[in-house]
Amino acid sequence: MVESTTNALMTMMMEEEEVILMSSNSNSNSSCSEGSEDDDLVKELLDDATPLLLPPSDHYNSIIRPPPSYFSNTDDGDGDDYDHAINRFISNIYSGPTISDFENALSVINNSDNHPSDQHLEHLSSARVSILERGLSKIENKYTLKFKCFGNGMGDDGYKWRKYGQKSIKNSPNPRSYYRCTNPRCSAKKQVERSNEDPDTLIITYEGLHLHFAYPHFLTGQPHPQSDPPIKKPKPMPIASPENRVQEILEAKDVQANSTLGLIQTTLTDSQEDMANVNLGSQGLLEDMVPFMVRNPHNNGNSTNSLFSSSSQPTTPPSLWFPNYSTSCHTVGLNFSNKCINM
DNA sequence: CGCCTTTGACCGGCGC
DNA sequence: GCGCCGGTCAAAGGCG
Repeated sequence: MVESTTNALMTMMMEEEEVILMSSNSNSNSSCSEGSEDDDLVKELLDDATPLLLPPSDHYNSIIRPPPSYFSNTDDGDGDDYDHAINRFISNIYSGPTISDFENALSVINNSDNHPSDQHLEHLSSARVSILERGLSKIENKYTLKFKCFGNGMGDDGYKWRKYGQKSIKNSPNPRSYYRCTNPRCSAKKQVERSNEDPDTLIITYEGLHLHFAYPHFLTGQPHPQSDPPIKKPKPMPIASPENRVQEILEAKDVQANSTLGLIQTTLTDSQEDMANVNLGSQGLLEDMVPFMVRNPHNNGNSTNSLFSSSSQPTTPPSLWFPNYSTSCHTVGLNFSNKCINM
């Protein structure tokens, strides 16, 4: 059962990255034309099997107030309950703005009981248009974000990146910069360039996942000095700078994130040994967490350790903990700064 | 001194 | 095979 659950877990993680936001054959900015293929993509996006896309009410209830008996039946071999709990755990980990972005579409699924109808298709179309209007697209395994960013605003997304290359682009006066996540165990990359057509438009392409900000906080309730990723805290920013505005927005999102992690807390075990084992050599990557979570599905239900006490607030905006597309969604939804607007 | 950015070189894929 | 192009590498220099 554990193995199958592990597989399911990993499958879901892969599915998470397979969320299709736009046809790879479509122009990422302007193509909102209707088509059966696009509809299929949106349907896939809205598939209940995708961990992002639980019904909103269920999703938010579980974030805000996880049931006390959330894992109470997992020790007696009730595989369905356990799988369900794991699925919900993942769905909450991978919550993020996409839920609110897709609320309308989700309500369609609920109301239509998964039977396609004209109304259903109409809602699907409007949901897709909403997504595209936010400048978010996916091409192959890369998620591209376009947004207006006037002046010198660079759209810092909160992660620490190391620039490893820059190339001039043919027929474009603007070079493309290549960045890699500074965490050595993280494969996340991004490319940043300015639109050839509109110099005020910044195009950021995210590739790969980085999950290393959240998981160190799973394990001990306190940031682990040796397991923290080698990410520096953001430098103090000048008052009224665009970045300060971003920070204010992101801090506001902490409230939701702490609620989310309240649920995560309920999924943790009291096995200190396992925690220590996971911490050893771990930088909190998801790959480190999965075996840990699978081995410890039960919850003692009376844990008092807060994952994010006032002294253990993550130094990275919660909205940026999770996969790149979430980052994109948050970025799009929140605006980078006063100088940056959605497209 | 260590970290980071810059920038030209190098490599592999692809089309002709 | 050749050239183009995108992506990556790595040496050199800048900066705190």
